[in-house]
Amino acid sequence: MQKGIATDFKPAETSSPLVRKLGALCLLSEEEIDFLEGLQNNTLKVDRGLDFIEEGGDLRTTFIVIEGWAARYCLLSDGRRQILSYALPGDILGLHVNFRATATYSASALTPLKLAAVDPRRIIEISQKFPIIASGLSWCTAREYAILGDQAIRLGRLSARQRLAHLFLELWHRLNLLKSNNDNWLEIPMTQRDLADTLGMSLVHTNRSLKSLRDVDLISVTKNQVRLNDIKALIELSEFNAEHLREFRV
Amino acid sequence: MQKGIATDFKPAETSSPLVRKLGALCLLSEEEIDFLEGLQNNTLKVDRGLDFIEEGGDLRTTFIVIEGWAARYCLLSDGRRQILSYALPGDILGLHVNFRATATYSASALTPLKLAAVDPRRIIEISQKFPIIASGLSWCTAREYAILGDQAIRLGRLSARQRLAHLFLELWHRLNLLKSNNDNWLEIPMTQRDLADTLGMSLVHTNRSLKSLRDVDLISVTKNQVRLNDIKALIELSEFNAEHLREFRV
DNA sequence: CGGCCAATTGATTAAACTCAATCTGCGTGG
DNA sequence: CCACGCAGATTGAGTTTAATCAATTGGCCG
Repeated sequence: MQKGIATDFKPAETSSPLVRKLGALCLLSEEEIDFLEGLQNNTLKVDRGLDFIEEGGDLRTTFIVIEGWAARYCLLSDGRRQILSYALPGDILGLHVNFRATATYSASALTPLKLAAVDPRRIIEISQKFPIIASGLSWCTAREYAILGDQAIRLGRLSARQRLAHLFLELWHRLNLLKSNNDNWLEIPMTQRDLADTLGMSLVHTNRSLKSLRDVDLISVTKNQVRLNDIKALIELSEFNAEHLREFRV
Repeated sequence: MQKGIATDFKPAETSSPLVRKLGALCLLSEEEIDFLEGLQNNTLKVDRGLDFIEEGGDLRTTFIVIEGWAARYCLLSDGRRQILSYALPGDILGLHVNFRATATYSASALTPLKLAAVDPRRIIEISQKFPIIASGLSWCTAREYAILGDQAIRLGRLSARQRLAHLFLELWHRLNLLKSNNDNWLEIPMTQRDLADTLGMSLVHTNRSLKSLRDVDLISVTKNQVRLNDIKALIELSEFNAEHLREFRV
């Protein structure tokens, strides 16, 4: 297979989210795309609300999210919950499972979920046979790490309103990597309870902080949708740094 | 070189911290040890207080900490600072620099620092030639990720006293992987200002929370040293989960 | 219609922040 | 040798933010 110009191999809209995500970062050959699609043949469904990874449990499978949203979280003994991050279509859970068989977090389905279960040995195969994909996965790892760092900044140093704005901006940017029509609407499946557990706040305070963002017209909220009315102002308010999510610099 | 039994290749006390850290997890051959030591030939010193990585700046070097402590942090526009994590001897900064040339955080020396500067291309070489080391580095990545997750739990869901206890336990466990005499003393170079910026609290509140831990005799504090007087009680208080830091399960 | 989950609002309490001093140990220049 | 300056630690007082407790409301589904 000859190497073509970029547009030749631009992943189609019908490609899997993982291929779209990696394809937005680097030029994938048809062979690479085929391999990535093949990785995701073994799919399973998870009902909304169900856990598919449990903290402390054995984890011997790598999961790729194909459809829906998942949340990585930890529970404390008194029932408090901290959501660490969200996994969106194209995100990978347990990429390093070869080297850490016990899960350090739980993961549950925020929506009905379609996952690909991947034998982690195939991840090792990637680094041997598909260096470009391996680079892409390394980038994913670095990106996940930066996202978790942003989560720490939110929790440690931002006010309640800033946390909400910052999180919405993160999710908006991440989703824009997957779909092309990026208007200012953000479809989020989380309840206010979920948002509270993500942002380290109480449910009541989350509700009030959302209201205060609505009151100054920075966001509009309808059933499971948030409209970011003024991206620039939200970025300024929350000190959001889109660089953390950006693609390869090369 | 013939393969020996485990003790044959147990890294000496004089080995580099990285070798000691990886050696505590898996059996390294002499060749692997030599390679890892060779990686760290190009060293540099950083004075206490100086930055050696700057957020937004170009990052084209991987750093291995040989001596001293560093802090990864981000600054907000109004001067607030969030320390994301600490890098201890044996820790690696910028492991994924091949795929992300712009730093998403700054790093500064908490103590006089001795670093090894590694050409990131040598990291790629590892995955081709030294699969065991590559596994070890993958484990490091997964561990750093779990550590950052713990940081998010501290910031999001723990009280001030819990945060302090939890952080001390983490650092104590991490240091114990490096040195064999693990008494209950913890040498930390951070000021209360640093602790506050790590734990998302004000300086004053950090001071008072430390005092309250001293008052109930859970810790003792002297100049740059913390004694964990009752590890079990501290673990219970702070809901610390040592599993997150544990070695390979294999 | 009843039940349930999520969202909203009010009132009170508790945790943590800010501002402002003071204190302490340490090194340095006179 | 001592006064001075400085960084880090400590304490007090008042304010703000966010948590908690307690209802109430709104939609949706069986």
